[in-house]
Amino acid sequence: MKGAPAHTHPRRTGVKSPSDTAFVRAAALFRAAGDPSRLKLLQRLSLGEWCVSELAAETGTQLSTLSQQLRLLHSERLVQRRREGKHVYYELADSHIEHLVQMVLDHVAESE
Amino acid sequence: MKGAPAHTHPRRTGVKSPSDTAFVRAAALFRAAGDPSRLKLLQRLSLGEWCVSELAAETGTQLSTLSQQLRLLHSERLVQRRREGKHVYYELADSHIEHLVQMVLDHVAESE
DNA sequence: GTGATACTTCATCAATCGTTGAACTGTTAA
DNA sequence: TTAACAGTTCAACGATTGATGAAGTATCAC
Repeated sequence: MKGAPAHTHPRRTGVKSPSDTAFVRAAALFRAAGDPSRLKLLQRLSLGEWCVSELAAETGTQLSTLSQQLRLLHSERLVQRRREGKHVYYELADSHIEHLVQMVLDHVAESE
Repeated sequence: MKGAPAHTHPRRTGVKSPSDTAFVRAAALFRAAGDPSRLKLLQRLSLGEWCVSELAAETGTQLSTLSQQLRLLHSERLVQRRREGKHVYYELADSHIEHLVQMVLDHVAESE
């Protein structure tokens, strides 16, 4: 029998783990936040609502690039979109996301 | 002046944002968790300590692959390593990581 | 020492990612 | 309608990633 270890270990039983799709979705959420530019965006959006051109001016990023970044964040439901006239305003989807971002930023700050 | 929007917006002042390296590190941490295989690994490690061949047997993953996955998780300080004889045991680095993983898995579970 | 077990590292390769300019859509003002 | 502004989508490109087999290291039993 190949691949199985020669020695034995205690089994961990009675543990209900999340579904396969749950892992895929959660990983996608993590990955969406897993880019410095997008993470900065998330942190900025935790300060309130911003429209795209405003973010472009603040970050020095091209509108096209920004739009792609926001698109990914939106598709993973990290941010919400709202149109008002010619402008589109973005903000974090909910407070869970805000906590998540803050938690990890704090974590890396304290382990410095 | 190119790149600046023609209209104006209220300024958000007096906000101290994290350093650039903080964003890079935090993003690296998110990215490390941002893969289904690695996320499953993290969730499994939240149940306790496992050695590599034990994880290989449980997940049906090659030792080499597993080792690379654990290497990345270790380099981002998500997991701890401990050698005991011929075996190397892995576990989550701290309870922050456990909360982080559980938080996101719960988040995607409730938005189903 | 030798051999066996338990990993890790290395090099490779296909697949995915992030940015970009160009083209396109939507909204408002003239 | 036309023009201008605000943002999105598309195609393409180099860069990064993830899995793999082969080779290497570490520990133990003999």
